[in-house]
Amino acid sequence: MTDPEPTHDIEAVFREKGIPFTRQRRLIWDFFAGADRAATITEAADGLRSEGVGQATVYRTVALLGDLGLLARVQDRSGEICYTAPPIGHSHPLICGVCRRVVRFDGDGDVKELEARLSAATGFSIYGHHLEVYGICPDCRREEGAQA
Amino acid sequence: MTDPEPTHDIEAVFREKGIPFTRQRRLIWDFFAGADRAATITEAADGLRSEGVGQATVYRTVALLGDLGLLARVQDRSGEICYTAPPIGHSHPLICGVCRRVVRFDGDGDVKELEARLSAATGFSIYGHHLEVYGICPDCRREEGAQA
DNA sequence: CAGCGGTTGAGAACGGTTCTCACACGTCGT
DNA sequence: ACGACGTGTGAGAACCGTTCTCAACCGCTG
Repeated sequence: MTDPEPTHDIEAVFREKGIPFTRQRRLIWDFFAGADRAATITEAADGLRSEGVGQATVYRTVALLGDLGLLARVQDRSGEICYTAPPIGHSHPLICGVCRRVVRFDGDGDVKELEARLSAATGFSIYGHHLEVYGICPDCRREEGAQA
Repeated sequence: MTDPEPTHDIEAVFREKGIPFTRQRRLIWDFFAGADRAATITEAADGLRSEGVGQATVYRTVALLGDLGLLARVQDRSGEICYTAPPIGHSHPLICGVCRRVVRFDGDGDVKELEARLSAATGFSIYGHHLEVYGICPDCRREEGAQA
């Protein structure tokens, strides 16, 4: 069941839910999914303006994709809110705080166990978690070292 | 070194850094530290207006406390941004998505190991992580069950 | 007690996000 | 094929949370 190229299934996800997958939505999705690093809404809007995509649509679509679990919100070292397209399924981002490059990893094994413990200890019914790891990627570290 | 009542050390934290601990800052700190659930900036500003604390000061102080690591940003199930005062030291919040009650736990054992693996695998130098667990507390679950 | 740096409050300014509304598009029924 | 309808879209206005400005204030220090 683990799809090697889940990105292409987006259209199927929309179809299943009966949500139209329009030209604009495809463009916005491609923008985030095609980037190897997290991007802000403003960047997406700027980048897609020439394609005739309005910023209201970018906001709406990012919210929609977020609801569908297709876009994760992260932030860079300066605190700026960015979005990054995860592959379908559950994974966590390792983000370079400088260039916002995102590497995804599966840390659920570690977290699931923790959640079970927490649930038992507190009586909470746990419905989710949010795990991001921040670091500086090798490239940026080299640059920071150089200019320091 | 583990302080049983670290909350009272806030003043010391400020003093050490040479930052004045003013009346307003104390009120704002008490507001968050005294609550057993996460609160929004607006709530704090509303609650402290009668004490003569301006909203600009609330914003400034929340940012300051955040920088000092004394306030953590979380969000409830509706996505609203809230702040919660962690005890000094590293811990993670388990948040009730409905009433925003916060239970803190130490999940670092689980994460540290993961970070080491990630660092080795990717070459990133890891400087931090963000882990929150979301659930519904027993009280809210009872209520949701009742009205459903 | 005067001087001085840092903090504060009120209100203005700013900017990101959402809303409004007319129009375009695609779908479905006829 | 055609027309009505529901939905999505773009431009711009409106909104609202956040930040900035600036004069007044406070608590130090000498």
